[in-house]
Amino acid sequence: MAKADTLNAAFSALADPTRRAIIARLAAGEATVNELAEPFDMSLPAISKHLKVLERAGLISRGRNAQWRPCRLEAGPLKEIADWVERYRRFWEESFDQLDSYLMQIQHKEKSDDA
Amino acid sequence: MAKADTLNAAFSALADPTRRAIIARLAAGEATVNELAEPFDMSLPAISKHLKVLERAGLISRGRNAQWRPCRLEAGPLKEIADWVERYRRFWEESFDQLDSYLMQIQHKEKSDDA
DNA sequence: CCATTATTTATCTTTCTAGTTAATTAACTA
DNA sequence: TAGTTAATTAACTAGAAAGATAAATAATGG
Repeated sequence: MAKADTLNAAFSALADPTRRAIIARLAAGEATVNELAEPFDMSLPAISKHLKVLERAGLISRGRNAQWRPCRLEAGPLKEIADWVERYRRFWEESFDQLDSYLMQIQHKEKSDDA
Repeated sequence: MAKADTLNAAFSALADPTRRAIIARLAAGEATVNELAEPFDMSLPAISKHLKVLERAGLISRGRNAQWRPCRLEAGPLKEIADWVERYRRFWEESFDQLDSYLMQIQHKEKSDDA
């Protein structure tokens, strides 16, 4: 199943705090490898490996601009994760009020999907 | 930071499709180890290990009923993940209308922390 | 007490991961 | 062309993860 592979790779990539920090940085805009490496007390090859993991998970893409390889965030797998985790929303919204408003929200969404 | 540890463990636990399937099963209600193991072509100790990983990540808890140890879903870490990924919603909702309503939505929300 | 059922722990193997330093490739610049 | 900057690849190590089988623990029922 292709979606399972996407989730495997995405969850696995995001299990590392360095990689989550890189994602957070890229949310502010493109960045080069050196720029991304700057905040970390870690060698450049280590960062390069982290970027490769993120790229294989589809979470980033890389361009080419002279000798720089700017990285940019790709959110497809993030949406997969959001969709996956959304199924369990009712388990953390245990208050009946909140569950109620959640159910109303769903009904509203279904209506707007029809439209 | 405690929240980062929670995310590390939760993302890591969910990177495995067997463990995600166990979570999905537990969404339908409590289950024993043997019940959880049944769909998998895998030894019981292997399942027991997966459950330990999920438990250490706070994704399940275990009771005791005679010789059975019923597992139940605990959604706290799932909420952490949902909150984390939600920050990136604008990257997969590229429509300007949706982005606009997203921005209006977050104006009502709190300040956030780090990655 | 003994047997049965449910589950875990111990031990071992194989594979994967994250990091290191050193060497290499790629593109610009003087 | 030589030198500099950006980034990757190669080779290695230490530790974690996922699986197996066999043995141990826990609780129940005759």
